[in-house]
Amino acid sequence: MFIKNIKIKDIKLEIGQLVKSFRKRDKISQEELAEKLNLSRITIQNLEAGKNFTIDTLLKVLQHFDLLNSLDEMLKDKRNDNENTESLY
Amino acid sequence: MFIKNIKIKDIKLEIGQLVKSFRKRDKISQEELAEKLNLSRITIQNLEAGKNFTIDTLLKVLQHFDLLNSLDEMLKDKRNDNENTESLY
DNA sequence: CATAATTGCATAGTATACTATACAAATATA
DNA sequence: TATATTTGTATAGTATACTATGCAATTATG
Repeated sequence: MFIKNIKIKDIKLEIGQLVKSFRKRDKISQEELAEKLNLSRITIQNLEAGKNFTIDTLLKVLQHFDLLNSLDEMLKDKRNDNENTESLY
Repeated sequence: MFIKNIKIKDIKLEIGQLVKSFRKRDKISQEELAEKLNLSRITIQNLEAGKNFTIDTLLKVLQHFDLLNSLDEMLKDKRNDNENTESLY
């Protein structure tokens, strides 16, 4: 119905909040999470704060919280949608 | 049921294929997409090839293909799931 | 087939993500 | 409250994402 005009900055902040939420659930510090993923605490800090970061950093974190499967499904669904609706006219 | 052991590299390749799929749908070249998003062709090339890239690059591309809303919803759903199931025990 | 457009890749320079360290501010814990 | 832990932020160095350019390989088009 309505198309929300979501900004890139909003998504980065949302990613940051999601990561923070899962980290708090597991009761681990930024430092602990960073160590597990072989990243620096600053990188986790920046990700949670909505700064720019690399896809490798994001995927490491998502993998740690078992969020890679649903992301993969979403990607495949989107591609499938696209490749099965383009020549209907 | 079964937990697929998806690798980070697989997700990056899947992202690349998704972007390529939408770009082909719109019949534009890597160069054209890059220009629209104020990126270089090499950056689009690397993204489609499954190399490492930044979240800003990814989100610019997803925004162009109107995929930001569903990503945002997924993120919010995941956070909501997490924050409403942690103290049930 | 001929030729134009697109794509993949390599090199080199620039911008910035990542790291290490330090310290103050904020939170948690005794 | 006092102390310990965690978090936010700043600085400086390193690694790498991004860019520009060029060229060969591939794909689309006349």
